[in-house]
Amino acid sequence: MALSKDRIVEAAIEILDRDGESALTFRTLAARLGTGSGALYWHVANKNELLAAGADHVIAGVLADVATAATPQESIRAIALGLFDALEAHPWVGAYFAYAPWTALMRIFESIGGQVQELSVPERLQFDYASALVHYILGVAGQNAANARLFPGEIDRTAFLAAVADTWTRHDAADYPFVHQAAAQLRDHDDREQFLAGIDLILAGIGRAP
Amino acid sequence: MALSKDRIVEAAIEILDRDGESALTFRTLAARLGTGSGALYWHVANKNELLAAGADHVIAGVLADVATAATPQESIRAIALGLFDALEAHPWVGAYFAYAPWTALMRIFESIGGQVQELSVPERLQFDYASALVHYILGVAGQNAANARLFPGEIDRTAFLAAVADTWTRHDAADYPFVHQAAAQLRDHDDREQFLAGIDLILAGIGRAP
DNA sequence: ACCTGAACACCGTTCAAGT
DNA sequence: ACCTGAACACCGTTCAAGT
Repeated sequence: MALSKDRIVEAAIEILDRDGESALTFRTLAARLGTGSGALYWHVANKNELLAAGADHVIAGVLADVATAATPQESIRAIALGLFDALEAHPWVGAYFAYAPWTALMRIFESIGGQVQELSVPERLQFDYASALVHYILGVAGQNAANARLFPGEIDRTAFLAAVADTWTRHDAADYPFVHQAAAQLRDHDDREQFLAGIDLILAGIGRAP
Repeated sequence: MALSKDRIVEAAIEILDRDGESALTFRTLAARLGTGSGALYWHVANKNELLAAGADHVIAGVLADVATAATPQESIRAIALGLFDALEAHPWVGAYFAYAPWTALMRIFESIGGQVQELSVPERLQFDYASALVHYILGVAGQNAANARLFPGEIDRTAFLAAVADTWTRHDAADYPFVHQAAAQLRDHDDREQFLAGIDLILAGIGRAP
């Protein structure tokens, strides 16, 4: 089968998802596609464009799948959760956002911002509100990406949280009282629920704003 | 002068700040310190530890400088602004957080969480609240890092925002109505104020929560 | 204990040469 | 127009050898 940008990007995503970011090189990618590494450059300008296309593909897919709900608030929760799940399944996308987000970032802004417009809030505040939601989502995504890198291949949620909590209690409790208190809750908290609690906090703030 | 981990980390920070992330290699760092690249490995395990120490140094410095204010809310704003300014001056730190945050992340959690404890909110919710604030801060930091990479060396704020706004309006307004509306505001908005508006939104949500 | 600097095993990217 | 694969200019990291 002939090479194409789409085929290359899809193969890259497979490698990134299965073996992690460090496994993606033009050599491994070319080998997987049964071609030479130079051939890829006919379809893709460079590695950054490859990652941008991969991230964009993932994000576009998620946002297309999210169904609009009864209220803007519910829709925002649905979009946020869809992104959370996708970025957890593809942690390299979360890390990518600190590099060169481009179109993927615009898609997220558009999706969230469109729902913010549906809330009855003044137009001049809509950008601030959407920005708060989007940056919060990306912050969580970045941390999930970091965690995925620190404990690669960790599947068992409980073991994973216990490992993170362990690193949080390795320091002196006198120096880090809050972190120690939080570590206890960390062990049996639900990432997804905590993420949603943050979204609700921002939505509550929006609802209350003058 | 003899080599030491501190001297190495400080020299690394200087290179990162002045010439960007791509300029930091063990060869350039060794040359700057007048030594061989292998010598650095006697003091630093690898590049990741070098970046971790650099990020930790920056974050610890900022948090130590932030004065506690009259109210926890004011203190949280001060910490957040301190981090915003520092991460804007050192964008590589913001990008680093999507990699292996370690102690720098704990410092931020402790600093923010300590103030959240001062708010009169139930203990079981404090972790969620601190998490929302920290992730929001890191999300903004990550985007600032990405922007710094996209428009390297850009000093003029107006030109910078105009450049970002241009990329936001390059797509069809029919496909991206919200992004187009936001681009107009983007041109003359204040990053720092918008960042603070997000913090206030979360604080308002916390104040309102049951 | 600490430093040197060459060597190793990689990268992303280019490019003459092929079809 | 598209692909090959060797070559180039780098990396991070290691390690025998020095002091």
